[in-house]
Amino acid sequence: MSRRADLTDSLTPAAIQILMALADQDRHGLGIVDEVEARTGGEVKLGPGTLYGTIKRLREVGLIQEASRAPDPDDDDPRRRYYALTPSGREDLARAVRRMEVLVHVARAKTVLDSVEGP
Amino acid sequence: MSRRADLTDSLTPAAIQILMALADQDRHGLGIVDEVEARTGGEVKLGPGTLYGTIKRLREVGLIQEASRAPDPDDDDPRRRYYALTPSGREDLARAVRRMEVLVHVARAKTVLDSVEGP
DNA sequence: AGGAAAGTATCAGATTTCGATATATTCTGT
DNA sequence: ACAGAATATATCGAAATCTGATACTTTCCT
Repeated sequence: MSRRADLTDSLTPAAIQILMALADQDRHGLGIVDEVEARTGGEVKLGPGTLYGTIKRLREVGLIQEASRAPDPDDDDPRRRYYALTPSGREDLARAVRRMEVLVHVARAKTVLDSVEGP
Repeated sequence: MSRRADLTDSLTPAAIQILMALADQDRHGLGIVDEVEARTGGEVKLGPGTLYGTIKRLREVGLIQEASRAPDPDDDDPRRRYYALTPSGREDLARAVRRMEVLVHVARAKTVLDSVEGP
């Protein structure tokens, strides 16, 4: 994405959440917010600033693209702008997820998840 | 930590890396950098600004604390300042790791990890 | 019709990341 | 013992990111 090459190999926390929301289906802005909130049990909430700012950046670097509007004809709203993952977006997300996977394994090896009661 | 309650429940990417480095043993600044770099296969490198800035913040909020110097008597260096996880630090790290764990599971359910060759 | 809700977007402020720079101490080889 | 290299901590400003408030328009609902 730019300068965060060292810490997260380009994907910021907000970017990861948005790409995750688009991984299984195209969504519009507020649809992304809803998916993130539902998936994280309300722990992660994207405000409008983070949402549209990040969408803009993700489009500029080609990780997402505007999708040819195609939801159910039932519920539709011409104001909505739908977004879809590009192949690059899917690859970068996969890399980020793999890195998290490794971190979780290491954390378990270091007994980080033991001796501490759940959330 | 402060304001990132929405996106990462307080732990920034740098904070997570540093807490992870301290999870199995006390380390000094550059020792943390080395552990992070080794653990991530060189993918994550903490620069001095991120390192000491984050250490300072983590101490201020009580997630780490300066440790009573106690490494091998062989290799020692009075310039070093060792840090240790506090119980709060271990709890917060565990929460962050559990969140990542969930995200990885969901990513797999969404077949993010399939159909994309490895790094 | 008319108010409420949904949707997108921008802005400024605060936070975080990052590399360059600084400074001092310790280590290493001769 | 000495000098240069390496180690170690720390700060600074710039750039990037996150966040909530605000604004505006369009669509939905009674």
